Amino acid sequence: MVDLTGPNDLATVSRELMRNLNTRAITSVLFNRGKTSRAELARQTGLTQATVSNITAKLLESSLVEEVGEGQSTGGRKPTLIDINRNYGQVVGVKIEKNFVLTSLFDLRVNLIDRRETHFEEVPSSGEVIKLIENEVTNYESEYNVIGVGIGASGLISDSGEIIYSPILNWERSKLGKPLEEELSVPVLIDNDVNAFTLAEGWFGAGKNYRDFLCVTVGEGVGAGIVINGSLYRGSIGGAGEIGHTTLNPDGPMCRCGERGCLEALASDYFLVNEMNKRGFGDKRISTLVAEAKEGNKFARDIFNRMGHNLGLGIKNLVNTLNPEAVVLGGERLDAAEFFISSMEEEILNHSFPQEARRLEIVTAELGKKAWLLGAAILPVRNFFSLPLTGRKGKTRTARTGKEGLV
Amino acid sequence: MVDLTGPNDLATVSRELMRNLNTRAITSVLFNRGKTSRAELARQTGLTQATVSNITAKLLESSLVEEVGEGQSTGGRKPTLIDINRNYGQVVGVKIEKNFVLTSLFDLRVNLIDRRETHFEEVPSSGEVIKLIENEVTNYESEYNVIGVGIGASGLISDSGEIIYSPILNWERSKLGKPLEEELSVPVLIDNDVNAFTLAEGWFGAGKNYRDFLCVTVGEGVGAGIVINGSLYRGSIGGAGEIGHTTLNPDGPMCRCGERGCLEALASDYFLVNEMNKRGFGDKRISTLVAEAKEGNKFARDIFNRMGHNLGLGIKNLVNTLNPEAVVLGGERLDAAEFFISSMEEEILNHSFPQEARRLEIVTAELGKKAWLLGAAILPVRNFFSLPLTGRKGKTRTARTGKEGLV
DNA sequence: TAACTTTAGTTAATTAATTAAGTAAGTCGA
DNA sequence: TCGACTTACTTAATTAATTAACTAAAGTTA
Repeated sequence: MVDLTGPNDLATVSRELMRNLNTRAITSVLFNRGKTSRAELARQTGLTQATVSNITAKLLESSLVEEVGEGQSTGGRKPTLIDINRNYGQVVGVKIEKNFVLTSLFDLRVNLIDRRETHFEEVPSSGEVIKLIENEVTNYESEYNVIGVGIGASGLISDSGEIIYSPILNWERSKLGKPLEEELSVPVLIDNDVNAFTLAEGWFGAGKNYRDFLCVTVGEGVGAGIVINGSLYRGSIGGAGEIGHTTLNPDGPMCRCGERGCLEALASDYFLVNEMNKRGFGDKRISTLVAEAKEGNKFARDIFNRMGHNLGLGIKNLVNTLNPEAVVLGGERLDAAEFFISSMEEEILNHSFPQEARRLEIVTAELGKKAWLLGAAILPVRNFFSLPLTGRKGKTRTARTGKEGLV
Repeated sequence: MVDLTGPNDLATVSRELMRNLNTRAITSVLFNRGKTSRAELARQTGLTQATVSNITAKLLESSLVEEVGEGQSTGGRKPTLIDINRNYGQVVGVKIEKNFVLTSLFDLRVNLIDRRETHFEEVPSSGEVIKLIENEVTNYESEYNVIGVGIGASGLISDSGEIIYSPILNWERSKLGKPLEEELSVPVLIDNDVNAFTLAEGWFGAGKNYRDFLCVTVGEGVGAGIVINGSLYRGSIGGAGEIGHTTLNPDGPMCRCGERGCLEALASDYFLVNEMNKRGFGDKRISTLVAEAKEGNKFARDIFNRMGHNLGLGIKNLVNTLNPEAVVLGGERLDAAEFFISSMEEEILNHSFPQEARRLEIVTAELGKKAWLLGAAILPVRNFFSLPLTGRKGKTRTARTGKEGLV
């Protein structure tokens, strides 16, 4: 329900928008449930059977959905089952990293079709990355009907797909979306990588049953994706969830950002490496620390334990501020979760309001590494299903231009 | 636009809902602008003139709006002006405090009509407060058409209007909404007092131009109201914005909650009193400290300065997490704002991401004390305007039961 | 096996949006 | 002062939702 919070809320609805929203509700249910009868669609969406018949007729005509046989009778006429035509079109998902770029192809149900990796000796310029993505997409287009591209990258990313600033990539004010969109003629959607990760866990993973949850990733840095009322919240300039440099302790250790006691200085790979230095570990690779902890090394265990404590303190602050239903913990360092999750949980649950904590669920991400690419691919899929039907053409696996998804 | 963030989003729209939403859009514009022509309403809402004529006809019939003369011609036919009939009904706003209860009557435009105060020797029970509100509302009903009651109180308040826990009032699991609603037969809406304050500033005060803003109140405690996409965010159990006990410094001073270094222990009246103790102030009233600061007392100024620094640190964490467009600073301690706002601002702006800070506006609340009651009164007004037209009867200033607003 | 019940899906009449074309009532320039 | 233009508002036809009544095709029971 739309919430008239301020008198500035002017959501008006036209016949056309009504039709689009109802069409989307139907494709949503099909997306979630797979094969479904018209009658069941009516029950699931709350629309009338007549309306469902009407809308599905149009969808069948466009070939975005298809009839896929009959279901079992439950005491009456057999239902005709309908499903999304997953081969109607494909999307490209991209993850940009410091030293490599992952490109991949997914179908409309977000199943992986193909995956490629390109390594770079040094951090590539945005121009190089644009060129690479262009080539990969054009390549896919010779065989598939690419209806959109989704890109995940670290840093602040504006609504219009401009990378405002990315400390890891060392890019500033780099336009990625517009040039790619102009060249490729399909929608190109860019978002922060942690947001993409959160989207993937929210659609298919540990977050799928929550309307309000936080997804905290721990690895080289610490980030958070914020889901409020089932929607990813991006903030006024896409900076929501940038919790890495929130202050946990003004007297704490120096962070690479120049401040003291940032969450990232207290709970990330940066923290782990610093601690390994302090404790005189010879080998400074994280994998070694994880291995040592697994073998029972007290110092290693203690480091993770303290990281969990710090992370818990940071998450506790988030929980008290946002009061989510759940916290999903993800990121590369989940490989050592067993060594820091209990001290983390203790800190969160003991030090947040008991009433809030009682309802708070703390779970680990379910999709692993692939969530990053999956989330990037979800961006154009989501975009596609929220477009009006006009402009979608019924050509399956044949189109070359990929322009069908554009309105 | 509705954002299809997850495939679970099933917002369907019926003819009826379409009509309700469009009606709301029109009453919204009237609410904001006052006297407006049908043509201007069409421009403002994006609806067609035909639709606006249609809807306003129904609204005029119900007497919720009225024709109020003609406007100036701008080169064509004179517009017939329409406005909300502010005397269609009235709402009661209530603020519950430790030692007193404020009750008030507002018209539909949320203009104050009447205000009363009832003092208690000691903290009243919820039963006593229910009785009091019941009497006041019944009293108003003899003269006015009360269409709803809004209540603001501190603590965690569930969606259903139950006070889950209120440390200041020492109430736990107290039902206020349901018994009152049954007795009075008008909608009774309860929310956290900081949320009500935020609503008031968002509708009429310093927040009215922002879609994403935080409203931080400083007084006996520290609280925050979170507005995201123009909607107040309450969290999964109404606990969003409870920032008073987020940890700023694990090695900081003890807080009354038993933890160390909470924001409340570092930036509230509690902090000020503790500091006055430390510095050996004889008189421990806050008003004295403010007076001393005004007279240039170095110690007093220093205390406020440090409070501003701490508060800034806490707000900086919020800003990095939520990336709002603006922070609205309010609460009782705004009377000493001049002594802590600069150190607060410095901390926020210097230590949040430069890009975010550049777009961040820090402003002070505009409505002062009256925002608490005003916000409480907005709750039923908002509720009333989001109801469908059915059930609203055209009797103005005559009804006795107040049931007209219910569907 | 015929009659009844249940479930699936379609058709007809009403409502409320749209666009498009109309009427109403003013200003303005020659 | 008369016609041309503007602006405000209404009316008519189309679209897409609703409800209600229908047909279709199964299962269930007497």
